Amino acid sequence: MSEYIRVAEEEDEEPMEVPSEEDGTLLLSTLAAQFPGACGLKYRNPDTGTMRGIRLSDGRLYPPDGDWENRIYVAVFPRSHTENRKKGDQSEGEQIPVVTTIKKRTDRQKCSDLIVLGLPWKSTEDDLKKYFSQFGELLMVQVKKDPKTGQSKGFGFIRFGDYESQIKCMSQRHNIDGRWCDVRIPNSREGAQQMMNRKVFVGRCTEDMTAEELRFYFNKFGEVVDVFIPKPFRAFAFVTFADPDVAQGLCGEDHIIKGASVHISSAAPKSYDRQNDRKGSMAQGQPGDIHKPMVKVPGVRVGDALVTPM
DNA sequence: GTTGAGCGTT
Repeated sequence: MSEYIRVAEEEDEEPMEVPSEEDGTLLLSTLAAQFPGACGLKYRNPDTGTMRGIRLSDGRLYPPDGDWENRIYVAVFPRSHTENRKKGDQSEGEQIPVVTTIKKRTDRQKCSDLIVLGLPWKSTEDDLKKYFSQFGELLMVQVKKDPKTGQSKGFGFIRFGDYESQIKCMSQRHNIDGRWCDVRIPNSREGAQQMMNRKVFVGRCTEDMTAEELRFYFNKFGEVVDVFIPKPFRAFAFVTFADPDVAQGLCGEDHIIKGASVHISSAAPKSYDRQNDRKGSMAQGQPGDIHKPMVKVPGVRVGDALVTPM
């Protein structure tokens, strides 16, 4: 029968549900419609900890042992495809735009609270702690209860100390005291994350940069949906893209706009750790620095900066 | 003392 199968682009990413066919197989074309370039599917076998490939025949992907179960699958891409997604591939004459930069590891490897849905009414925080400890160190366990009666609401929250545990835990369903429970990323955080991921902080802006000019410049990398420049002038701006990957890819880079070197970083609120978007050397300017004069050469890298004329 | 998709008193 037809069902929805959860597939993620990479193991540590949010899955997307793709529909299977009536006979239970998943069409490669269906997969590729959501994951362009995908050539297969794999999943992590909880028993061995290794990735397991899914059988592909005549354009159809077959459920392992006849059942997709509730696993999260990972799309597989051809080698060349993944290589092109990596940065700095300039071996082939033409310049690959910086947009292809994939550098998601930084803020996606941080643990987040996870919601546990479908708990038995009788399950306590101790029960959860015992059960989920098998995946790794737990930093927090909560069962949400009615404050008056103390009765469980049937869901709770957990947090792991390390990201691998979180991934392992989220990649399967859980049977707790005879009930099937789901562990997911809470909606609240998902939404916040989505918004944050789409927005970048552009530091060292100069006063002569207009919102229109920034929009025009950044549109080269992907659809810009918003540009915010605080008034009065504060030497920074926020640029929001339609595609979070575009925003992520630009983070940590320096770009030359109207002759000035601006620094792009994640649009995290102040006091948020913003050191992991710095690349390699510390030889980068800070907001307030004098802008080093740079030669404008179309589409060429000067040091760590991409120099592009407007 | 009942329930079964959802989203967190601080």
